[in-house]
Amino acid sequence: MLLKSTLTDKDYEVIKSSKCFENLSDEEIEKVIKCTNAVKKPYSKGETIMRDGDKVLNFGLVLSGSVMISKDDFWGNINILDKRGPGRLYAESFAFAGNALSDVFVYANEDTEILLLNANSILTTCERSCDYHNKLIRNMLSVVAMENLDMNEKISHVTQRTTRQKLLSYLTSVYKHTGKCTFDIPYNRQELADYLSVDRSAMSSELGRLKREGLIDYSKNHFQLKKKALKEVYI
Amino acid sequence: MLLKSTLTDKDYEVIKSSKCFENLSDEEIEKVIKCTNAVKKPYSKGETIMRDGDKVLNFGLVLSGSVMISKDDFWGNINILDKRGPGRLYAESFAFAGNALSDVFVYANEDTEILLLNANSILTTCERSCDYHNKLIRNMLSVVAMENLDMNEKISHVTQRTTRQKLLSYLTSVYKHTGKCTFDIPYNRQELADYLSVDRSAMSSELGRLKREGLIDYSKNHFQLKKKALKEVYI
DNA sequence: TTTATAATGTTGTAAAAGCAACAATTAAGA
DNA sequence: TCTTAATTGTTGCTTTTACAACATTATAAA
Repeated sequence: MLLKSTLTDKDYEVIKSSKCFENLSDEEIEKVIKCTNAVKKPYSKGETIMRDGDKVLNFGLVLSGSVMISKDDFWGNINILDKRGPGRLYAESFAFAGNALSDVFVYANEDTEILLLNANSILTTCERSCDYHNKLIRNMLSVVAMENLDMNEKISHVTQRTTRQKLLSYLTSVYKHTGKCTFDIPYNRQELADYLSVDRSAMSSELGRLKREGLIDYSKNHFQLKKKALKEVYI
Repeated sequence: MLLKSTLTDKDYEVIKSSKCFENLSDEEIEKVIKCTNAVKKPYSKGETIMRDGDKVLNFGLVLSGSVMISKDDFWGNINILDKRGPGRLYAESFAFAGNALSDVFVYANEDTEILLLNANSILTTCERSCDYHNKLIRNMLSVVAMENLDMNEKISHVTQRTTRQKLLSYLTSVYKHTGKCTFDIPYNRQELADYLSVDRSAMSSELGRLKREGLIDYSKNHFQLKKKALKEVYI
């Protein structure tokens, strides 16, 4: 376990950019890391960070790399909930729900560094009664609320009845967020299928069909949403 | 608009029982309602409480009755996210995410009374610098985090590939929460179909099949989950 | 009690999904 | 560069769904 002293300048930049630490001064951030005994932890590609069933007391902030949050079911289906890169958190909902057990897997999607934070240390005002606690908790409330809206959005994709509609719903939401008709998505085909909870090969054919019909264009992870597609989802 | 003075004893009981106001004394609760200008509002059955696209500054606590939170898509499908009864909140994630627009509908499922609370008033310490603010915000963090876990659970139902699996996933989760093999569910058939994002009639046949195969039994909203069903989902 | 209305169940058909096996393409390593 | 592995695309078959139309059963109102 590495102490805060090993945090690099780049780490601090990521931390500062995180919504979690918004409006906190550099000194306050220093204090948080010291008072809560936050530690940096490296994970290599594919390594499990959190297991289904784990008791969750800590949550993590991604410093570099990215993590996948996935929910696997009885029948062996992999359901990707989200992919989170630098500045994003994971497990924060479990940590702040109080005594919750994880019902997801979290694993390193590539070589990844995590800043591990303890939820309780943040919730309980330390002896020095640091003022930043209140700011931090307000930030956490906002972050957890936003995660909730993200999950809401994911639900609107997976509840679509056909693979075609799921794809269009997802691509349209990326378009809305980026404001651009061409964009890269963070998933490869298998991951996208697991994210939308559909069969990869069926999704692949549907993508081909959408391309032939002139609704979208793509190559690898780069997609273009054409006017015809926006018409089909009544934007 | 009715002021706090019109809150009945029963209302106060509901408020006290809500996770939102946990660990707050009666006086503190009084203060919250006074300081934040919380108001009680009645809605009649079927009335819309919040619309898709609304800017959300307030959130609600259900005092009596119940509300449906629903997300309707381009193709006319109704997707019920949740049904919330006395003591539960709605729109809290939008309100605390900061400047969020609603992407859901909320409507009164029956004659319903709501306590409308202002998120900003809770977030900003009032001139009297009431101590309860901090308790309240911690509670809100916990409540929003728990809603998030609930949504996670809903996702695990709707991402199942077949109607049969969706039903078993849902019924099993009710079983896990209640700890009992027989229980009432809060939805009628159409609502359950909208909750699981499947066709009502197809779901109805699947329910019949599950009953004939001896996995479940039911009549109206009362369900029994038999051993054979638990085996099928590998509990 | 009778009648109207809502809720639930049933069935047939067309469309779509899941699955498996394999082909083609791309990326990675020797 | 060549070879191997991973990713992506394609196709046929079987299962399941969505949809529509209608039957049956409950519920509420007159």
